[in-house]
Amino acid sequence: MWLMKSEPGSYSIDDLARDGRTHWEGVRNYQARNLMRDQMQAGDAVLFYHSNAQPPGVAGLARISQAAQPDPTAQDPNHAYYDPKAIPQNPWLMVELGFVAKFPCLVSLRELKDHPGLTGLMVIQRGARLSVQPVAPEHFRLIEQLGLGD
DNA sequence: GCCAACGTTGGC
DNA sequence: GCCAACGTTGGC
Repeated sequence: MWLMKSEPGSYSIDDLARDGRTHWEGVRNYQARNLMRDQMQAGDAVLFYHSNAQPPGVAGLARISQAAQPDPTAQDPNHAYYDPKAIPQNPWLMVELGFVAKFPCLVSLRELKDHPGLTGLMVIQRGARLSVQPVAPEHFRLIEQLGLGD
């Protein structure tokens, strides 16, 4: 189970709801890429997190609809995500993300930090910049309940 | 291989 | 807008 960050100004949970599914292009961090390559599987559940938002927090649920495959934008000189140093033998990767649900009420970063049941959750650690993060199943279930208002 | 400089992320 | 944290780059 995962948490994936997006700035709602560039791609929000509403955009994903509209599109149904989307290629998660532009990941240019090796740790994040290796997680996608080595551990992420089609069908995995995802918390969709809004970063650089007011307030930041988990905005909804998604699912990995397609496992990691090479990210063509890294090879495209006309694309904003172009990486001139990218080599085909060691490509950047992308997954496909499918919409599951938008939370009726966003679970803010403040709530995540204050909740006693979420100790150790990566996104609430200082300086946790990784855009793709593993989430423990019990943390996932808890955040899901908070977001769905159960 | 070290490490200072620099760029990016992202909360506040 | 500020700035701490972190990753990357490049000189040596």
